Amino acid sequence: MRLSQFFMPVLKETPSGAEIVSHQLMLRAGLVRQSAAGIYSWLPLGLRVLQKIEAIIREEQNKAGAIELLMPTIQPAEIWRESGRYDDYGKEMLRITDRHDRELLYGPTNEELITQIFRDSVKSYKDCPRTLYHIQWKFRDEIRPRFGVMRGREFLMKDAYSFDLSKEEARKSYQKMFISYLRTFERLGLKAIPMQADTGPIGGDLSHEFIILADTGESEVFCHKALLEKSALDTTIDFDDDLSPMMEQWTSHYAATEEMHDATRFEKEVASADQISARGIEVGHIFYFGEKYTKAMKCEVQGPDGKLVTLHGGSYGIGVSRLLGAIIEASHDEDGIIWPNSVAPFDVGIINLKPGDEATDSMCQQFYKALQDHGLDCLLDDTKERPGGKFKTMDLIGLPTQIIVGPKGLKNGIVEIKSRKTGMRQELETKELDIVTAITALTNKGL
RNA sequence: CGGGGUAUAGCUCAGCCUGGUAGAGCACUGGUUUUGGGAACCAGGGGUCGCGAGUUCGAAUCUUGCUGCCCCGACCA
Repeated sequence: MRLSQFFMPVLKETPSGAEIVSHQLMLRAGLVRQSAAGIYSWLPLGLRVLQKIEAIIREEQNKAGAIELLMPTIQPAEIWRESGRYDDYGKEMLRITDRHDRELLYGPTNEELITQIFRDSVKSYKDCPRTLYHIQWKFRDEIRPRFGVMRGREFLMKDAYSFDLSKEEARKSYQKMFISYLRTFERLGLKAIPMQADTGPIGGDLSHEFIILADTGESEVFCHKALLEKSALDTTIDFDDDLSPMMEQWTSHYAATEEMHDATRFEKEVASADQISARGIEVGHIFYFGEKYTKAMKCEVQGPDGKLVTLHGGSYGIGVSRLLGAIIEASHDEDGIIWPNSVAPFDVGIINLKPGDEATDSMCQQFYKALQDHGLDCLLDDTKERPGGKFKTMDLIGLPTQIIVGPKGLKNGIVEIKSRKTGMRQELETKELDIVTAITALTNKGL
């Protein structure tokens, strides 16, 4: 993409009203614009990141055996009456009436809808278990939206729902999602720590919040240092295997949000050198809820013995739009955003320091084409902006790698390549035939 | 939903107290000089001062009602 033909309105100054750094940077870098309190338009640069995050989530969900579908944003009130939640949900639910006076609502979540779909279509134990997911916009009419997309009213969420024949089977479905989440967040460049969450009236150990550490996090969290050093990617996982041992590795260390925190246990179980207490942002939440909806909504199948079995359900959410804010909170500096390679809106930014200069233009064009041919997405700054402004803008939008091409360097046969993350610059000789390969390698390593 | 703020150009804000022809910086347009980390100068364009009612010869400014947005709290993916 050539910047001169793109739509990327950046702001030099911090807009008033944006309190936390991720919100400020999202506005300044031209990722989003606010339409109303807690409701945002996604500008091209922001949309690209959103789509990259979605793609990673989708891959990992599919790998774990979940199946994608798409449910609507608008739902009939009827099924919510059936589950008993229509009245319970309160004012957070946006209720709508259509021209025929039929009661509708903008879905805040989809347990009812998926349960209806599943029970109407599945009648035999042979079609279980299944985990279905979709990535769809939700609306919760929060009393007080804030922190930009971190607590918006409209938000994009990946929500998955599992249907199993028994609690023990449901535990397996839960474990698949648990591991899938670890992998997903890690691929997004985040250290997400699973923390035991309150399961409410159902009880048990099958509810976890996935928390990333950030100074501006909404709640206080406590955990063992070892959890920050673990990886779920460096093993080859077969989701059909018994995942219990891996679950065990991840859940044996102390990790709790402030609601679940037990100071005495923390002191006793974790050596003080290993104790981490920090602030955290919740980016995912998974839980098993048993027969809560399936019973109320008669979601049953016939077992091998011909008897009806009420299915066991679980649901698994990732706040997709919130993740942009969370990633920025966890990865930025005073100059702007620092995107992890996996979600950056472009892989490489090429700065043409002097558009109109023949040698510079031609070198930029060569890089642009060659890198694109190597599967790297490029943003070429070919605008007439002054060099200083270009550097600032490129740092602000946080592309992982910058290639700086100007007449001065070219005179000596060099271009400069800079890592956004480390700030490290390195000069490369343009006569090297494999310069693109070199850049590709550097980019993959995150320079 | 309680408490507190705020609303003036695309953005950041001044002007309001003490009523008298709408301002600055940045951004934008044209020009000259610049040109490797947010340049300088010249000339321009851009506003129903959130909306309504009132007071007044006259309201961005005073009074009043409403609305939006923001912050703190309670609530939450």
